[in-house]
Amino acid sequence: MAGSTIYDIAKKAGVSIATVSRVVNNNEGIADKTREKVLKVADELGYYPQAYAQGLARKKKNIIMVVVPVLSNYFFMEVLAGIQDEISNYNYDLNIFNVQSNGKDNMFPQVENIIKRQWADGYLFISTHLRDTELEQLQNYDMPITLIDESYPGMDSVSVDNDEGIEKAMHYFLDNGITRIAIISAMKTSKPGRQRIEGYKKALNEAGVDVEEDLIVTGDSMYRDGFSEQNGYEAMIKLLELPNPPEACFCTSDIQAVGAMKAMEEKGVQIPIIGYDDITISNFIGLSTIRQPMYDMGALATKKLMKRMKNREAKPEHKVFAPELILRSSTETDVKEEA
Amino acid sequence: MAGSTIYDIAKKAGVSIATVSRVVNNNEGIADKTREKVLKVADELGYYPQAYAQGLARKKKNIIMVVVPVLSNYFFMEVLAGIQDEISNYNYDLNIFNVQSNGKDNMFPQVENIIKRQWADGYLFISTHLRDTELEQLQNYDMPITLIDESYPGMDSVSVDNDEGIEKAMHYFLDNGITRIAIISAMKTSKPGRQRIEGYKKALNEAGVDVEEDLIVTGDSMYRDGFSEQNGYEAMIKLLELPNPPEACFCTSDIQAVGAMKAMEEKGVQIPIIGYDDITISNFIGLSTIRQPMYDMGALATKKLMKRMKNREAKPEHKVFAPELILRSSTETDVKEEA
DNA sequence: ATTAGAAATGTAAGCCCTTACATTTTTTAC
DNA sequence: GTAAAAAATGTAAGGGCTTACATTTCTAAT
Repeated sequence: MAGSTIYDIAKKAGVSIATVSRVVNNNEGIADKTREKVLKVADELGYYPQAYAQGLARKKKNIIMVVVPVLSNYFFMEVLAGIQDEISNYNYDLNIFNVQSNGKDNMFPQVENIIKRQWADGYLFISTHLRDTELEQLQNYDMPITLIDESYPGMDSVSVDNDEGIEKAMHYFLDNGITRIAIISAMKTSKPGRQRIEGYKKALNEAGVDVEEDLIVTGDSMYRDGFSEQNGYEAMIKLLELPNPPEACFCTSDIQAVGAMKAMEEKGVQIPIIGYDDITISNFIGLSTIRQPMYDMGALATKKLMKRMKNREAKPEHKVFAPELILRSSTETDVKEEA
Repeated sequence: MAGSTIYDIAKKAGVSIATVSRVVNNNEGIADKTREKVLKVADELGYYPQAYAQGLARKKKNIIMVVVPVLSNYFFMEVLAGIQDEISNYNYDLNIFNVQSNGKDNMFPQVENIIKRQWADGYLFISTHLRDTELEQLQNYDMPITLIDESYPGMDSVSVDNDEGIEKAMHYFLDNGITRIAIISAMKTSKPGRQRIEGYKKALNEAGVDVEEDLIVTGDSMYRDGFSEQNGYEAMIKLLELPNPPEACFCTSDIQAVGAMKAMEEKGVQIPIIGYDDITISNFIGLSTIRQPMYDMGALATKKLMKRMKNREAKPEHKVFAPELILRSSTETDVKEEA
C-alpha cells in the first residue's frame, strides 16, 4: 500500500499510465466505465499523485508559501489567520517556511534558497525586513512575492504606516501635557526597532522636549527577538528603578506591554501605557494600543498575491494601512477599580 | 536568471551535469579547480537545485511537516515554538500544513492525502483528533508520524493526561468547600471537549455533588473552534446571568479564561477561576491554570520523530506528561487590590 | 456495410535531478 | 617510462508524473 505509483494502478486496471493520470486529475474525455475501474483500483492501492513528481512534471505546485522569521508571535499569528481564511477561497495549499534568524546576516541566503528551489507558485514574506538590495536581487528570480509588514518599490506590499502609529501614541501623551515618556522596544538594533525609536525621538523633538536616553529601554531577555511579556516586564522594572521614572510609556508591542503592566502592578505604580498591535487579548485586559489591522493585512496580501500570479506584468501596488489609536483603561489617569 | 537548471550550469562551465550535481551537493571527489569553476557559474546564474526535482530523484525530502487543523491558537503556537527550536538541531526544514476543519468529517481525507502525496520524511500531527480507525489506516502508508496532544497505540505520541488536569482543578475547588462549579468549554461536541466535560462530571460525582447542566456552558462565537477570548466572555456572561450563578469556574483554555475574567470585571463580580494551558500571558495576568508543558511537548515530539525516522522498527513510545495546577491570584478568595 | 468524425486510449518525450557504473585522467611506485 | 592504483569526470538510467501527438475504437450518417 505504501507508495504505489501510477504504473501500479495502470497495470492492475489494465490501462495506460496516461489514462490513470487523466482519471486522478479529473480530466474529461474518459469513458465512465474506465474512470470507475481506475478509481476503484486507485482507492484499493491508496494511490494519490506524489507531490514532488507532479510538481516537477507540471510547472505548477499549487502552493503558496509563507516565509517568516519567527513563527510564534502574536503579530504573525493574526496575520496568518487572515491569510489562512482568505486562501481557503482558492485552490491552493498553504505552506509555512520558517527561516531562522540567529541575529546574524544569515536570513537572506535562506530566503534566496527558498526562491531558487521553487517550492511554491507564490510567496508571502512576513516581517523579513530584508534590505532593498537584497529584495532587488530576489526580483531577478521573477517569482510572485508579496511583502507584509514591509515594503519595497518593486514588489506588491501591504504594510502599516509605523511612523504615524508612533506619532499618534506620542501625541496622545504630549497633548495631555505628559512629556517624560519612555519607550520600550524589542531589539533596538533591528530595522523596525530603529525606525520606531527614531519616530519616538522625532515626536519629542517636534514638541520641543529633550530626549532622555535613559527612557529608551528594552528587556534583557531576547527570546523571540524580545517580543515577549518577559522582555516588557524587565524593561519596565528598569524604568521604575530609575531615579526619576517616566510619567508614561509607549511599548512597541502589546505582548511586552502585558509584561510591563505586571511590573507596574508589582511595584505598585500605575503610569499610562500604550501598546502596539492590538492583539485580541488587549481588548480584554484594557490595554490602550495602536491597532494594526493584522488580519486584514494577511487577507489583503493573499488577494494581491493571487492577482499577481494571474498578471505578472501589472505594476506593483502598495497598500499602507493607517494605524489607529485605541484607548482603553490603561491610559486612564485615575486608578481604575473593580466595582 | 530565473530557473536555470543543472544543464545550463554544466554547459556554461564545460562539465557534465553529474559534476554539477556533485558540486552543488558538496560531494567529495571533485577537483578543487572544477569545484570553483562550477560554483562560480552556479552563483552567476543563481542556481540551486529545484526542490521538486531533487525530492523526486532522491527518495528523501529533508522536510518535517507539521499538520494542524487550526494554526492561530495559543496552544499550537507554544507547541510549535518547541518544535521549531528543536528542529534547528537537525538538518531538516519545517513545513506547516494547515488542514481545514469545517466542522464536518472532512479532515481525514485531507490528512490522508498529505501522507499519500509524500510531502515529507516525517509528520507531526497536532491535535488532529482523528479516530483510531483512521489512524490505523494511516499506518498502512508506513510513514513516520508522531502524535501531539493525542495518542494511539500504534504511533509515537506525546500528550498530557487530561483527566488528571481536570481532576486537579476540580479538587482544588472541592477541597476548599466549593461545590457549585461551572465549566466553560470550547466545542462541547468535539472529542476532547466531551472528554473534559466527562472528567468534570466524574469529579463532581465522586464528590457526591449533583451535576447542574446549566453550569456547563460555551460561548456562541465559534471562531477558532471557540478557543477565543470572546467565547469565554460570552460563556461567563451566561453564567452570571443565571438565577443562581456558580461559585467557581473551570475553563478549558486560558484564552477563554481571559474573556471570562473581563466579563466578571464588567459585572463587578469575582469568582475564582482556573484556566487550562498556562500560556505565557497567564503568568502576567495572574490567571491560575492547569499547566500543559506545550513547549516541551513540541520539542520532545520532534526528538521522537527523528528517532523514529532512524529506526522504523522500534515499538511506539508514549509520553504522557502530568499536568500541573498553578495557583495565581485568580483563585485567591479575597479581592486583590493594587497596592 | 462504409466511412468520416468524434471519443477514448496509448506512446513516448520531457520535467530536473541523483547515482551506479563506465571511462578517462592523474598520481604513485618501481 | 610504464603499469597499477587512485582520483576525477562522464554516461545513462531512473525517479513518478503530465501532455502533445499518434493510434485505436466507437458513433452516426450515408
